[in-house]
Amino acid sequence: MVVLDFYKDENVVAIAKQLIGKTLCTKINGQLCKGMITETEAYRGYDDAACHANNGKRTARTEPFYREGGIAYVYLCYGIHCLFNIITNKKNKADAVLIRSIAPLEGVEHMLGRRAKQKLSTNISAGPGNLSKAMGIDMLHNGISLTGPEIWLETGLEIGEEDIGISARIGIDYAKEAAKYPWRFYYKKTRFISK
DNA sequence: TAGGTGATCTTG
DNA sequence: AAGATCACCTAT
Repeated sequence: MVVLDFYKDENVVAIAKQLIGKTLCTKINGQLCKGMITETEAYRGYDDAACHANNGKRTARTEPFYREGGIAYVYLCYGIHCLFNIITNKKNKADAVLIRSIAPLEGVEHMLGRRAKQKLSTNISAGPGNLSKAMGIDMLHNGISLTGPEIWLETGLEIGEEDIGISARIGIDYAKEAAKYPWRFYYKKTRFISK
């Protein structure tokens, strides 16, 4: 079952939490892959120094933030990694959720191939760079709809409150105060989590 | 723990 | 307009 209209909610932090347990699906180059979302982070345009579109910042890179929720925001980090985010909220409200890890469900052979690995290990799809690579997501997918044929979400598992961990976000020390916000969520019962 | 890698944005 | 800055990963 496809999740629709989930992305236009105003509370990006709540969305990031609800995304834990949902199924992320891709069909890229004919290869169908599915994974359960196990780790997310919320980024809020309005008042979050860690968000690329913080404080109304508008550049070529941040354009997707100002579109209606429900599209992909993919960008290159450290010259190597394509990081996959879900744009949320209404048009002109610049929020996003970074998907940091998934647990593979289907199409593991394609993930292994893309990652050039022989056998399944926890880092096949843990960590935002690894996840994107495993699922076949790259810069070409920036801005595409998440209800379309290449990338979409399905309802997946209902995860109980007690099984969701909360922490500060990773790798954003430069954002000072905002670096402390408890906006990272993860599924406690999985090994597929970034380190 | 160090270094690779390149688009983005500029005393982070 | 060049160089600092990264929402990271892998391997020593």
